[in-house]
Amino acid sequence: MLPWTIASPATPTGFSSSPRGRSLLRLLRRPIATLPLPSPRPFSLTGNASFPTPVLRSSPHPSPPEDATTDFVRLLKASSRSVKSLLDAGLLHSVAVKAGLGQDDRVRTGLLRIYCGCGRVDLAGKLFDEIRERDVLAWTLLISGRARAGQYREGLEMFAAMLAEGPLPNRFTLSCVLKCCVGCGGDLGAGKSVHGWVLRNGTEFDVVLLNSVLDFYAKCGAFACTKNLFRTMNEKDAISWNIMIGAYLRQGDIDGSMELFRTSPYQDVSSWNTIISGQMEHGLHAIALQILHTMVDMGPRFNQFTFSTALVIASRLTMLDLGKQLHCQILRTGHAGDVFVRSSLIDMYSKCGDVHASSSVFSGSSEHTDGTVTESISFSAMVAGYVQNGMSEEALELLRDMFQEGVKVDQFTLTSAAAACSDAGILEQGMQVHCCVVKLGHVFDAFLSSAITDMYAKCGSLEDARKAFDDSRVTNVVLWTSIIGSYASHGRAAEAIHLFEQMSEEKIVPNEISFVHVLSACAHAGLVGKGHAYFKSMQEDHGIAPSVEHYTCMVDLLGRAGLLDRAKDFIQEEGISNYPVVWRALLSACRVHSDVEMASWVCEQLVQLEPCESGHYILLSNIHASRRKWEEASELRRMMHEKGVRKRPGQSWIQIRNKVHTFMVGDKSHPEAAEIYSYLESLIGRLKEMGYASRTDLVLHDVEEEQRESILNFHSEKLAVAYGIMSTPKGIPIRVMKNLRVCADCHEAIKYISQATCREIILRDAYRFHRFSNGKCSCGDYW
DNA sequence: GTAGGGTTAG
Repeated sequence: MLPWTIASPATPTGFSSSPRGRSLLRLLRRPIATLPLPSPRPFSLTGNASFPTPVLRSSPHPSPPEDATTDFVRLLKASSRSVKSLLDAGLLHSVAVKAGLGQDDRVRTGLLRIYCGCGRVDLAGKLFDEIRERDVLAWTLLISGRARAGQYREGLEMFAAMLAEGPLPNRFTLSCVLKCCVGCGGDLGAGKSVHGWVLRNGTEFDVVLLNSVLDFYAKCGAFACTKNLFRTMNEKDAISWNIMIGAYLRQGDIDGSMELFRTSPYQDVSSWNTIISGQMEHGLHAIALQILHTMVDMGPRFNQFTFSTALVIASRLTMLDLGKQLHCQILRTGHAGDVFVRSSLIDMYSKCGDVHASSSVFSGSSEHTDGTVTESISFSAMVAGYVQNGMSEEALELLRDMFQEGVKVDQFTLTSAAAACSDAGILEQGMQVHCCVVKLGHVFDAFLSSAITDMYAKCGSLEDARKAFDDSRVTNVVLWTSIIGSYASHGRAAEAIHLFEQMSEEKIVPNEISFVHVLSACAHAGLVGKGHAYFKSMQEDHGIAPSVEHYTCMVDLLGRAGLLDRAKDFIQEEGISNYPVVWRALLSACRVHSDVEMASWVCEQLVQLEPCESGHYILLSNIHASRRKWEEASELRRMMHEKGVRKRPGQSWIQIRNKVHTFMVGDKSHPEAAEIYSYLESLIGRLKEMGYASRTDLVLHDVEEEQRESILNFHSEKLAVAYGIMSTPKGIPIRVMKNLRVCADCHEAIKYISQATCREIILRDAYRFHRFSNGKCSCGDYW
């Protein structure tokens, strides 16, 4: 528990009140142009720079502005914070044109600022080209817009052009340029050029500017440069010290950072925050929590940064109690209006599994919102919270609200939305999300590309997943892992393995999840030797310790290949017999290889570990039933009944024209139930003529033959497939999702259905995809 | 200068 005794601040804070701060403010107010400025030398930049069209110089003394223009320019500046949609920006633009102000350079600059604020740097760039006399404001606004839009390289190119032919940059220009240097993956050369430029142009006394350079070096990991600059700075403020403390932390030199913290003349709340978030960056949550405690004991009051970070600690350590305490303090200290604090609260409650609390914080936040971009942060935290807690429907509903209310939908929200579509398996909405991604131009976002790739695969369209992967403009291990997993789950083991090899050739280092996929691919393809080799290489070459998921894949690998005894020995040798999931993998293998004895033994282990889990009772009961050992099967059912174990109801769903239709076994609640049942019966009649026989031996229940068959015939997946065929034109592929694993009889029947109706049928079950075409399934009847 | 919301897993 956190002792909430808040000590009075020991050191003066806020630089504006200190004498040093006042001199700083004076310096800040001093226009950069009054400093001695020698003529700038050419700015060296690596890479191909394409320069904008040359600036046309008009008369050196433009006529004084008219009142209407000045007023409109003022209006533009005032609205730049609140105008966040392209529609509003366009409206202002057309008002300007209609009023005959469209040709004025200052109006164009104002509109440029507005377009940048809406994230439409492309349109801002067009306006920039039209401006006749580009002043430092126009250049800086566009460079800043490019930096915010992630177009760092373009920002640097603009800066080079500005030095060559534009006005002299000011402090703000340079800090944007340094952001671009960091964004370009820490372009040290470009950053050093800026530093050189600052020194040559006599602005080295400007502590604010030098802090930007210092921060740049720290963020690029150029520790020696950071230390050097810090040492030579004539004037250092609290920010300089904090950047330096952060630099030590980034180096992993925690002792060094603490030493600096102790010697700093500015031990204010910011230094504490820097120290705490530095620990977080290294994943040292427990230590961060300790420092937080110390801060409560002896440090200054928490500010909004401290609360945000503290909430992240609570969510990483899943400490709901701590989170609630912080929430109380936030309300008491009046920080509830801060958008970051609120989104951290939403996130903390979601990650601790209390979505109810998240959504009440979210609903309460409407009173603080002002319709600006900050609003979208709370929205996107809430959308993510729903997705993390498996509530995809609510997540997508909230996304719809965002569009309706005109809240900015950014790449974060879209990533969560794509994940929601993946979970729900709804291709049409997924495609709509993808359209938004393309329209809003988020093609450089690796998170989003991975989520879209995964979405297509999980919605059954491997082709679109591949296309999204190929079209992605950025790449990383997660994107590769998504596509490898897509092929693996669609039964295309050879391609999955090939992609894994290709990834290594591209020098992308696989992570633990990549290995899960490639091992699972080996298991499904029956490649025992290869699987073993990957398992060994993972540990020896990549230093990844196997997790339960990896062990499960290995048991699956051996079990599926029929090496049941080896699989059993593996479980015992590796000391993983406490994990139910590995036994479940072995039980599945027993079913595939019809080894009743081993299955009974495995089931005993499982029942001990998980007495209330229905899955293994059902699996074993099916094995007995398939052998017509009705007594054993009924004994199992009695055990299930005794222990109050219930089977999770099987559900299948299909999306037709933007509506999801859900079915359960023998379910007649659908409005077209009568038509569906009669169509399915006639279809099964046709299948029987083709040679299909109901696998009545696979039914769980020991009932009369005819009754058993009718239960099988109306399993949820068959109903959904039948409805899909009835309600879509010929030749259109059918995509059905099921919450449990597909039943063996349905699997057999759907193979025949794909042949009888000349349809491709894609069925997603709880673990993988089955792609039926011409009487065959992509899983090779091996799942 | 520092904070927040996002992707891959039998």
